[in-house]
Amino acid sequence: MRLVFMGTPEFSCTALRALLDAGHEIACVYSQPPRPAGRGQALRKSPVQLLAESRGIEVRVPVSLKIADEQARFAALNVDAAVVVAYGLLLPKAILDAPRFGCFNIHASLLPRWRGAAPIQRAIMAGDAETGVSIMRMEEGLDTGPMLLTVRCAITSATTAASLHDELAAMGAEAIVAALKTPDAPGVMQPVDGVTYAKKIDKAEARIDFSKPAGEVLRKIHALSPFPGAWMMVNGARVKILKGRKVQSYEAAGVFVDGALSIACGADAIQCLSLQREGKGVMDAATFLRGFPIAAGTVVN
RNA sequence: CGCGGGAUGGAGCAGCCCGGUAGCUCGUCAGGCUCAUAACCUGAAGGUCGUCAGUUCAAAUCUGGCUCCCGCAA
Repeated sequence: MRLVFMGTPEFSCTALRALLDAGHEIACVYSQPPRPAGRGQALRKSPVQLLAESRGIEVRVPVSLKIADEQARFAALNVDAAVVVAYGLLLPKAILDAPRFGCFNIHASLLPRWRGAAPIQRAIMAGDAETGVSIMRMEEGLDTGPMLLTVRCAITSATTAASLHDELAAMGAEAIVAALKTPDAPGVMQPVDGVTYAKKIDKAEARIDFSKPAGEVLRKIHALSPFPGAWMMVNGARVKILKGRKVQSYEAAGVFVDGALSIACGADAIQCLSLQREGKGVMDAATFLRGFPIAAGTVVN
């Protein structure tokens, strides 16, 4: 089919690659415009834009799709369908109605749970036992369209946002290719029960509150790993915890109980397995301790 | 020019301010001990201290350029 692809982050790239591999014609790629980002505040193109350019595909980076001129340019592409994956712009009705078969979306949750911006992180943070991807036909509402396909996967005590992101990206890519084989399928309406919204991750919630029970602390650590990274202040340094596990403890919250990076929480404790000091790289616990020993009894500030 | 940290044997760090024999914790290899809950003992190999230039009798250490990595902020 002749398609338009709309996406921005790395998650979208997996789907774009799969569509190309499946032999679809990508008439044009839409992505968020380059913005000052990263060290030095240089303008950076989105991962999707970089990928598209490397494949010689036309890329458009409008600031908005609300203006008629932009909508006309979109319609002029005369495509069969649009695939939208974490694009980051609202699609007005004029855009949604333009492609012959409409616009399809990959969403990284089992809808209607976790509609919105950060479904991967919120599912882990909430302690969900399973999540997945949903392919839906887009409507004007936020992630409200009828579903064509859902694929499930388990969340374990070792699942991090990074691992789940990669897993769901691959599942979503496969699912969208499958769904496009029957582009005129109507899909099934989302249930009215069980709707939740995954609000954007706020940096302020990345600081670890050890007064919470170990299970909750651990879920937050894994949900924010590796970005933005749950962190604490210890011995004057900012330290991110990327991975951990729950261990038993009766010590006061915030105390290092054993010199092996186990930190007491409101109930029980978490043991750090992977962490990163400011200015340094990510290390496993034993390696980290070699260069930055933390004695038992030390308290998190 | 957004702010800041860093580049030292395979890994993680110290040393740098106050230039002058390269150190620690691990790993590796050899031997010993024998079951020690990150085993222990002895010994060994392994580094032109990121790169280029400058200052100096002498530079890991001081000065300037360059490359790469990372934290913050966006």
